Amino acid sequence: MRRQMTEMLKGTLEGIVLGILSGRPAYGYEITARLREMGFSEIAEGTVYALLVRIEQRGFVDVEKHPSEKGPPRKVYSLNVQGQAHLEEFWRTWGFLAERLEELHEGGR
Amino acid sequence: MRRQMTEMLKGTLEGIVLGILSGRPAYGYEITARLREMGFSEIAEGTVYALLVRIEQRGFVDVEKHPSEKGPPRKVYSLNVQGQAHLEEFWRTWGFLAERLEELHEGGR
DNA sequence: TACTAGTACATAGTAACACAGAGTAGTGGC
DNA sequence: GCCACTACTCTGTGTTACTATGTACTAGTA
Repeated sequence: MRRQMTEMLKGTLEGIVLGILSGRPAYGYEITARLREMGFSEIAEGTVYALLVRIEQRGFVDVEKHPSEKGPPRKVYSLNVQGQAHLEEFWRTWGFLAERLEELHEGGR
Repeated sequence: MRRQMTEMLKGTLEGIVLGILSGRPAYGYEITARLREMGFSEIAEGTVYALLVRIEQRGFVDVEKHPSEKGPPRKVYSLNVQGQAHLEEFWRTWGFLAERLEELHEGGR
């Protein structure tokens, strides 16, 4: 992946995944697929799993195991109340940053 | 600084500083001050100087030393052609990310 | 049986970057 | 002499996404 995007994803990827989960519960493989659909074609699978472990440990999601027709059981993640709060905080932080960058970009032209 | 913002700044702070320099040349202390004016009140001084060293080493800026009326000489950084190109690339990357996040945020409500 | 592909999760090691904190230097005012 | 302000430098730390690799289960197919 391009270095610039890699760095920019630090801090935002977590929010993106929480955002995906806010719609409805999902499991790792599914989340990876959705990210690819969204255009983040180069996000490594391992990255997503590591992130899911992290947000689980921080208590932002609840986890349930569901058997899969094909392959090993799925770990289905759903956003809980703390996760919802964290996501809202994420949107606020993102909003602030996006505003500043918008201003800067406007001014630079 | 809040952890969330710290992580989000990774990768974007470089673009912000290049954006500031695209307006006109500036020195480290001045850039720090401008960032604070913009609302990034908690960005550490050391962070800005380290970033400036990095973009100098990557050849995005030209540097000139100017004596100061108060304090040690200033290192004035100005964006060169490569820096300009890198900044444009930054805006493209940022634009992509911002669009995706916008969609996600809209969809989540 | 052996293989391939697709699904699904996990982890060890690495690089990049913002931070905290401390330090060095110069000027001017009290 | 001491403090405040200006201006830059450096060392060590934590977080995060990446690469690379591995495990495990199913279905198809030759």
